[in-house]
Amino acid sequence: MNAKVTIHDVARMSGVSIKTVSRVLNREPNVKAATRDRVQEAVAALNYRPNISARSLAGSKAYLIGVFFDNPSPAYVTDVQLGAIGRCRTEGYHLIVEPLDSEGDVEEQVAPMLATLRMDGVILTPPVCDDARVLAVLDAEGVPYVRLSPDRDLDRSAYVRMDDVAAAYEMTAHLIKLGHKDIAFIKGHPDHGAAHLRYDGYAKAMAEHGLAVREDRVAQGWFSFRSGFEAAETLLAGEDRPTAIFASNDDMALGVMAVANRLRLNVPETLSVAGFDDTPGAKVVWPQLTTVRQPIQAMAAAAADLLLSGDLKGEDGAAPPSRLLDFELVVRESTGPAAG
Amino acid sequence: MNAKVTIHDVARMSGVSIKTVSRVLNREPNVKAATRDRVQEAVAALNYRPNISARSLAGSKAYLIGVFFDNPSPAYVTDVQLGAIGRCRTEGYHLIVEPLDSEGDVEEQVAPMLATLRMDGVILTPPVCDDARVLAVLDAEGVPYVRLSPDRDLDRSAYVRMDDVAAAYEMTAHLIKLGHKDIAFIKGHPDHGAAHLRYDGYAKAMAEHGLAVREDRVAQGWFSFRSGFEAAETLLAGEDRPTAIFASNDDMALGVMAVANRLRLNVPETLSVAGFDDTPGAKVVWPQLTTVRQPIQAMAAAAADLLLSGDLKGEDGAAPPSRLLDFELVVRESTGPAAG
DNA sequence: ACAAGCCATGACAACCTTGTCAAGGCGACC
DNA sequence: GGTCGCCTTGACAAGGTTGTCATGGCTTGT
Repeated sequence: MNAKVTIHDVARMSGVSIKTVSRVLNREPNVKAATRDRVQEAVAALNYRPNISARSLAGSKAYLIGVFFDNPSPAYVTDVQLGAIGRCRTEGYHLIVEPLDSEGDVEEQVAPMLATLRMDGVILTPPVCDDARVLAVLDAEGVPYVRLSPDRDLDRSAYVRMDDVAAAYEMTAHLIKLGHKDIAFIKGHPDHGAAHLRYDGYAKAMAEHGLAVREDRVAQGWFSFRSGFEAAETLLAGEDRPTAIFASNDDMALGVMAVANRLRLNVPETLSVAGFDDTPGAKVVWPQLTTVRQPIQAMAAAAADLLLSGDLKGEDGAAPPSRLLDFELVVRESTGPAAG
Repeated sequence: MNAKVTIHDVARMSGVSIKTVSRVLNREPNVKAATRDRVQEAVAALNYRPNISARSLAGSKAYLIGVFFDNPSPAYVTDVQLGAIGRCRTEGYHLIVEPLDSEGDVEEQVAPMLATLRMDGVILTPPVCDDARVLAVLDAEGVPYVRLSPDRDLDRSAYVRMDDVAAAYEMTAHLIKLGHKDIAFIKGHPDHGAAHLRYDGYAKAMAEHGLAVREDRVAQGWFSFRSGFEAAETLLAGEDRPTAIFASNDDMALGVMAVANRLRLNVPETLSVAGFDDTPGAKVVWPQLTTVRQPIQAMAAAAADLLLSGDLKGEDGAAPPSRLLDFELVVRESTGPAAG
C-alpha cells in the first residue's frame, strides 16, 4: 500500500526516461506537450511525490525557507509564518522555524544550522534582523535573506517594511479631525527604530496642523503595558489633562486604558486612546482599541516572494530591492470626538 | 573560505575511513576511544557539519519534526514551537511548521507534504489533533505523531495533556478558601473537550466543599471575549450577584472584567474574577488576572521527547504512552477575599 | 595452544533526484 | 540537396551520507 513511489516508476509507466520526468516536474522547457501530459498522468495515477532530500542533494535547492526570531510577540511570529507559508507552499517550499537566543552565542546557534540545512533563504524578524552577528554568519555562508522592518543598515540587504511615519501621521490626523488639539504621545523603546519613526509621524502631523507639541505631553515608554500604565499616571495626574493619548503601541495603550478606568475617566467621552500594532489584546478590552494594523502576513509574503523570485542583489550594484507596504488605520471605539 | 567540508575531508584528516567518521558522528558503538577523539578533533578543526539531505537520503531519519496547527492562538503556537525546539535542537532535529486549513481539503495539504518530507514525527495541536482526516493520512503514511491535549480517541496515539479537571478544581478551591460561596462559572465552547473537563472540576470542588451550584450561576460561553462579556452582563444584572466569577478561559474572563469596569464593580473588592490559560492578555489588564497556566512549552517538549525516544507504540499492544503534566495556579490581583 | 566469538574498521553499494553532455530527428536556410 | 542549428530525449555521473557485509586482530574459554 505504502511502498515508496520513485521517479523510476513514473518513468516506466509513461515510457520515458527519468530525466524527462524530472524535466516535467521542474517545469523545464523543451518537453513536447504530449510527453508532458503523459508524464503528468502517470504522476497523478501513481500519486508520486519527489523526495525532497534527494532533490536537494542532487540539485542546488533545498526547498526550505528559514524564519528566525527571538523573544517575539507571539501574534507577530504566527502572522509571519502564515504569510510566508502562503507564498511558499504553492512552490513546494517549506518553513523551518528557528527561535534564537540573542543573549547566548548566536553564531553557535545559526552557523551549524545553516551548514547542515543549506536553506534557500531566511526571513529575519525584529530584533534579529538587526543583529550584526546573525547577518555576518548569513553573509559568510552565502545564504540569501530578507529582513522585516529593519532599523538600520538598510542598504545591506533586501527588506520589507511598513511606513511607520505615515501611519503615526494618519493616526494623529485622525485624532485632530475628531477635534482634539491637546494630544499626548507615549514613545516606545528608544532602541527600536520604529519608536522614533512613530514619534516623527506624530510630530509632523501636529506641526502641519498648526498644533504645538507640549513637552510635558510627551512621555517616554518602553513598549510594555507597565510603562504605558506609568506614563498615563503622569499624563493624567491633575486637572490639566490631554483629551487624547496616542501610545505608540497597543500594550502601552492598554496601560493607558487601565489607568483611565481606575481614574473613572470615560473612554472615549472624556479621553480618547489610540494604539499601534493591532495586537490581539486590542479587541479584548472595552471599549476596543483604535489602532494601526501592520500588514504582517502580507509583509512576510512579500519577503518570501523576494526570496523565491531570487533577485536579491540589486541590479548592477544598486541597492538591494525593498518593499514598502501599506498600513491600515483600524478605528474602533476608544477614540471619539473631543469633549467640549 | 566557504568550500563545503565533507565527511571525506574529516576522514582524510583523521586517517580513518568515512564510515568510521559516520560512526563517531552517530554515536555508534564499536569505535576505539582514541579513534573517536581523533575524529572529533578533526570535526572541530574543519568545522564540519553533516549535510542533512544526504543523511536523510541515505539513512532512515530526516531530522525533521513537523508541527501542525490550524487557526491557533498565537501564544499557544509560539510556546509549542519553543518547547519543541528546546528538545529537538540538541539532537540535531529541526522544526517544520505547517499551518493547516481545516475548512479546505486537509488531505491534499498533508499527504504531499508527508510524502516529500518524510518527517520523523509530527506534533499535533488542537483542533488538528482531533481531525480524523489528518490522523488517517498520518497513519497511512506511517508517520509517528503525538497529540497535544486531544479531546477524543485517546487510545489511538501517544498524547500529552494537562489535568484540566484538577486545575479547575484548584481554582475553585482557591476562591472558596478566600471566603467565596457564591461562585459563578462561564463554560467554554461545547465542542472542546476541555470545556467540559473544566466545568467538571468546578462542580466537583463546589460539591466537595458543600456548596450548591445554582443553575442561574452557570452561563454558556464560547471561549471568546464577546461571549464572556455577554455572559457577565447576565450574571451581573440586578442586585443578586455572585461574589466571584470563574471564566473557563482568559478571553472570557477579560470580557467579565470589561463588564465589571463598566458597572463600576471593583475587582477584586466587590467581585473576584478568575480565568484559565494565562494568555498574554491576562497581564495587560488592571488588575492582572488570576488564572491557570498550562505548561505548554513543557508539554511540547514532552511531545518532542516521545517522538525522539521513539517508543510510541506501547509495549505489546498496550495503549500508547501518554504524559500528564502539572498545571500552575497563577494568583494575581483579580481575586481577593469575599466581601462581607 | 586452538577454536570460537567479539571488537574495530573499511570497501562498496544504495538512497533518489538533478546536472551535464551527447545524440537523434527535423525544419530552415542557402 | 546539404548543412546548420534547434528541439527533444536519454545515458550516466554526481551529490554526501548511511547500511551491509567482509576482514583481520584480539580476547576468551578449555
